[in-house]
Amino acid sequence: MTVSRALNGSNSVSAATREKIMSAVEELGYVLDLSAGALSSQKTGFISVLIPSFNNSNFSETVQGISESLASEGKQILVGYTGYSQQREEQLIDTMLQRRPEGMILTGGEHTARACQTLKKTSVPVIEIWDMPAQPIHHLVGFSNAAMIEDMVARLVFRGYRRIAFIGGDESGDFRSIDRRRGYERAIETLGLPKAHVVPLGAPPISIRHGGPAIVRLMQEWPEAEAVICVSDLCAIGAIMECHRQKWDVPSRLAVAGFGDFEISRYSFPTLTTVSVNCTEIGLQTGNLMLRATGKTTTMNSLLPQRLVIPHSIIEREST
Amino acid sequence: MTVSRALNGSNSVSAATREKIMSAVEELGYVLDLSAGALSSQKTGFISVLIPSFNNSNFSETVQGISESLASEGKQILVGYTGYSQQREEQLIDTMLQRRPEGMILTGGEHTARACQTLKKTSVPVIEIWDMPAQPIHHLVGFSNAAMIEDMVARLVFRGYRRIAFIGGDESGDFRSIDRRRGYERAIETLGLPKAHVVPLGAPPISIRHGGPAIVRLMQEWPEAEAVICVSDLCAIGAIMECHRQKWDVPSRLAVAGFGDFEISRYSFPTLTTVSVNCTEIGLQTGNLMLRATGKTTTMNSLLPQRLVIPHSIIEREST
DNA sequence: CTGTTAGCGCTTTCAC
DNA sequence: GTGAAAGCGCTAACAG
Repeated sequence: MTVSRALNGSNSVSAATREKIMSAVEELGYVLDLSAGALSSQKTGFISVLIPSFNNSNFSETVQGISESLASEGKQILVGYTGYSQQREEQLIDTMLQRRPEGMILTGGEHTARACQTLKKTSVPVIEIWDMPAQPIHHLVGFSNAAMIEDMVARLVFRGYRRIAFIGGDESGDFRSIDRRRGYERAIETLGLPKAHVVPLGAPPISIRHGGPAIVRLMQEWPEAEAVICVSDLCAIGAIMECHRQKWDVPSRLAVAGFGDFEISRYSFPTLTTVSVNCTEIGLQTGNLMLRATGKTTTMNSLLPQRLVIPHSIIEREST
Repeated sequence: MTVSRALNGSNSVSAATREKIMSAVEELGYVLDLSAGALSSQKTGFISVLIPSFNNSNFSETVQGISESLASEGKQILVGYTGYSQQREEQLIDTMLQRRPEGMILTGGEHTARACQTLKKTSVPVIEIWDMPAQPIHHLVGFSNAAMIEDMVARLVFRGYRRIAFIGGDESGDFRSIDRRRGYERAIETLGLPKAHVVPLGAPPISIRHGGPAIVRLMQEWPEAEAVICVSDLCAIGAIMECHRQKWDVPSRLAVAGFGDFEISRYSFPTLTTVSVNCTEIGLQTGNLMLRATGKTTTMNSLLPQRLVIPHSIIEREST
């Protein structure tokens, strides 16, 4: 028991004893077993994080942010990637729960019915991030994808563009894309613009390779387009590269805007106008909220459902 | 005991009993506790993975590969990022070991002396990936960064370039960069080229933003340069963007090559010549090796140190 | 095919 | 400031 106290930094161990313990630890190469500790104390120190994919700098930055803020209290992250599939998410939730995480962080607000049920039955706090579902399971840290695109349309209109198209947002799986597309359509209507024109993309993950073909198709279908908003920066960069190739000047022939403020958007030529979402910030905030949610609240009084909205901003650069 | 067997898929449970158990599980919302199981069976099902950063698609693809191949045996990954710091790596190793992972995967072959000691004392198999240290701790899955750059120089020479520069490789921390730079210098000498010219970059992570300034500096210092190899694709893309801006045609004024075959390199304009390293493959191979290393080998006969070399290839595109 | 016993390595709780 | 007792939830080993 004294060893346990010494190793866990409790101060009710005399300096002399602590010294003796530490030198024995050193000599024996003793390493504390947290699994056993978890079993006994009923605290695993794990927080589960589910993201659609590692290969998206937005999500990996978010994870890095979460990881950083949790590390301060010695919590470990258990990451899983769903591959944008709700089925896989459901399955992962079950697996994760077997590790007895103290909290669960999910990307997005759309889950299978069974997953929702499982999560509600569980006593661990759940935080959904990135989206803004109307009825979150518990806590929420995110932003409205629709509102952000609306802002972007408004900004383009303010700059004098009228014929504005949108690339992205198919009807399968990626609810973030669909939400963004809805924002676009709503804005076109609200602002009284002549016409909405959407070039849909296939299933996620959306990437650079999708941009080129999409912009070519747009120019065939609606040659009068003056500006286009892409569902993600990667797609926008692909589009711009194709414009170089086709010798369509950006922005004079066609203005291009993206979403996500990926690093490349600051260094591309032309630099890319985009919606900045500050992923590290979302991660840090989520981590901090999780610490509050899992902290020692008086048994009855668990943290009331929180709804944090992370501010976004439109960043105008050379491409518009 | 019968419940345990039923839930772990052992087949020595009658169909009737299993049925009864499953319906009780469903009704009670019972979830197996793997922590307790781990304590009892001395198998945690964890594999630790340490990478320098999540925000590098090479590393995240590798992790995804590892994760996939381990999932087939129900192993969970415990990821930590070192931020390119050996100190942090040492500390992370200690933390990870407290979770009793069945194996440990490290990125790179350079560690603090204490970390090496700790790892050698541990009985868990260690796999170092990405680099080719002369004296690996245990197993190795990687490629020689130096050899790959040598190949690239040779290819450029074969295409008729003679005055070839290199961007990257400072002396602090990122041993992969340094290794690549050495490969460059060796190749220049071996192939009898007129001169080696290196534009060093600062500490990692190296990214798109470093490319522009570096290429400008190169053109000031050595205007006769015909081609340049960048330490990473991101840096090369940054350089190409700056060339657009400066109206230096790529490749006729200056050919540019990268390293890593990031997705953007296939869709940039011009598309980028690069060294392809197949990160998913390295991940899958590493995962499989780990399964063999942790598998039930006859007690005495643990797996002999393996040294897997993942083949690389030079991919020539428009930029050279 | 099913069940009993013991114990994994720690922490909680209580006693001194 | 230190220690004894008990038990966290599971599985290994053995018995029937």
